[in-house]
Amino acid sequence: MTKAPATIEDVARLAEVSIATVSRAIHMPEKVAASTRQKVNRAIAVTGYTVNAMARNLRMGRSNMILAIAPDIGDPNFPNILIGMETEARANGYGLLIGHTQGDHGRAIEYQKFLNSNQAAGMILFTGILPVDAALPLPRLPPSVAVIEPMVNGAIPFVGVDDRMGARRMVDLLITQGHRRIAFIGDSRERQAHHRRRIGFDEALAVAGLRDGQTILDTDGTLEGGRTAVERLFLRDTLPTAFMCVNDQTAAGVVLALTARGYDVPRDFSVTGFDDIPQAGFLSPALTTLRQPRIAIGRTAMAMLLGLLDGVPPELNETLLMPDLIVRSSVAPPDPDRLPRS
Amino acid sequence: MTKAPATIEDVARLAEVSIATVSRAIHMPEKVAASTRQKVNRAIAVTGYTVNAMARNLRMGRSNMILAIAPDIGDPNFPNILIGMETEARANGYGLLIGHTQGDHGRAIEYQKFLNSNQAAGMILFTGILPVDAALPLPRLPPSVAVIEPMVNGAIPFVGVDDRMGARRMVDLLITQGHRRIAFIGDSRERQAHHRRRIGFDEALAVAGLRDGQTILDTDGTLEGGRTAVERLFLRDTLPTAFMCVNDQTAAGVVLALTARGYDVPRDFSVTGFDDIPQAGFLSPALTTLRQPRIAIGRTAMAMLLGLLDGVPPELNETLLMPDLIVRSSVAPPDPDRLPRS
DNA sequence: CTGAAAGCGCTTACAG
DNA sequence: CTGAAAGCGCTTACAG
Repeated sequence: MTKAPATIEDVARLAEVSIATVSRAIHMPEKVAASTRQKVNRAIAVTGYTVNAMARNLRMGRSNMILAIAPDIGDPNFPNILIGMETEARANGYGLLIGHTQGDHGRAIEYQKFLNSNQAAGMILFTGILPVDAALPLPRLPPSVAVIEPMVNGAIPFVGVDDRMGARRMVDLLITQGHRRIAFIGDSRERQAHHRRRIGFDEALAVAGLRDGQTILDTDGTLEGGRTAVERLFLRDTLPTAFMCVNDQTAAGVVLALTARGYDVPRDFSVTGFDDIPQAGFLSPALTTLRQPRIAIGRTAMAMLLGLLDGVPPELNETLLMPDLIVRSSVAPPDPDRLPRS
Repeated sequence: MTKAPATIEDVARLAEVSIATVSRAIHMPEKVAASTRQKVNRAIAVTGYTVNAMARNLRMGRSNMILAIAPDIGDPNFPNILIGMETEARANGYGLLIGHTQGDHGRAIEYQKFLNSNQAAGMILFTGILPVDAALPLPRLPPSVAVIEPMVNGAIPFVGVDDRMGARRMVDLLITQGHRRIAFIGDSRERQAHHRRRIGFDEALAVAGLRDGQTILDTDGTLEGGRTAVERLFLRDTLPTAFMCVNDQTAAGVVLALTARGYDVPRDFSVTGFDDIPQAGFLSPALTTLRQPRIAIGRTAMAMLLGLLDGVPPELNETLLMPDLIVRSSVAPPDPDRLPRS
């Protein structure tokens, strides 16, 4: 059923020119006589010819595909970042392919080989870790940029959200509302980005002179994690009046657990998230959160990679985009009776 | 920075054999003397050689990558289906790449060219539509299988959930609970799968002799769509006692709209979904729904495609997997006063 | 068991 | 403006 696709040879024969001329007519039309160009175009039309990218890349030692390596395509931040990347890539004649690793390092290395074969010109890593096989003696890295998670094992340019400053803005909001005891749900040694949010949290409290007695809970960033964090917290005697969560999923879990215990958010507790995932506005109460500029992150990262491909070194090693504070109804001033007396 | 990768030539020189022998040592080791094999392996280790897949594919006229073309990677059904596919692909020495079209037909055609260049051996389509450029005279199709959405413009094997039977089981549940007026929210001419759910709905009601006076609302399958559907419905005089939604997102929207109007689910209205997306169990009330066997769908589809690649024709043109009925708390018997008197 | 050679489909100096 | 030829990195009959 699958008839062999037309080759440049077929086109040349039909147009009665050499294959060199066909190649030129396609890629440098101005170097070919108008009449010849016409003959070639006609031949291309009747044969349905498309260049064999495999052969072209082999010959040119370069491809026009970019590979994005993602550990979890279920991440709600992922789709829009990807769309930003695609937009930028397409505008420059590149295509985008996604490799899914499920957090498996070995799988990432497989994709690396794909790159090494010139099947893609560069890569964008969502993983926070370089897919380098320790067994390989020469880990020559193709042009790469990191997104969402900065690299832990190597220095490649990073584009992401300003987690630290975002967190500070959120704490400031909570303090302005009158909160004095704020729990941070979701520190993580696994995820750099989460840890940075935690740093911002600390800084903002330090500035406000509220450093003491704050609660920090480690959590994996899932809804379930937020839920169990609340359970752990309720074992203590002093409760916070606000929960600042490392992301929206965690916040959703916290709200759920609080509601299940009969509390009302935001009357009894304020809860905030980070990311502004699509569902954030639909939770009840609608979640106050920080919106990641996802499309911009995608575009910026891709633009940087494309620059790298052209030999343009990135200006910054770390490009941090500011998130927008989205105030919705999950935050309110605390009950005065529950504030510490000063 | 990027030193040229080692080639088969480098390995041959170092091992003091011909490139033919190196190739054999790698791909048909039993045809090479043990001592030679050792020399080659050592040379491979010191050079860090990996085959250039580009050259290999060009020469062999076949690649070991499969391309999945998806219109929307944000679809909550997507991740697990993909995981199923990857599992099956890897077990057979294939890798999986994802192409994202954002519903753009032109983009799908780009990916098709990728296939035509032997950069991938086959494709899996999530789009419900064949990426065929009408301008191309010879739409030679690479081995392909469709998933989630059956094809509208061509016949390729399809693997999906049994939407029709699933819907029937759901209606039966509702009827058993005592419901007599059930609204179907989410028929669609755009999405085959949704329309099939609607057909199942009709059939189940016909069997129960409840065909008359049922409400059908068209909707796009989004949360927002579910929401507005409820608003439209409340303009009518006769309300249903149960809402059977075409998917979980729609159901979430319906619940939200109902709650916003001061109703309680399931006391005042029962609501059901379809898919069992990850959040379904966390909604309040937890959603009664049909669970798509996502991993199995992915594995089955990939196995079929791999079979196609080996020249094994699929047994069935349509493989339908049964969804599991997941009963949670969004369904209850209706208020007797609101039942039609018979 | 091993090597020399052809060829996959292309691009691009090099001549003319 | 156009063509003949080399070569990208591989695999695989074909000889030996």
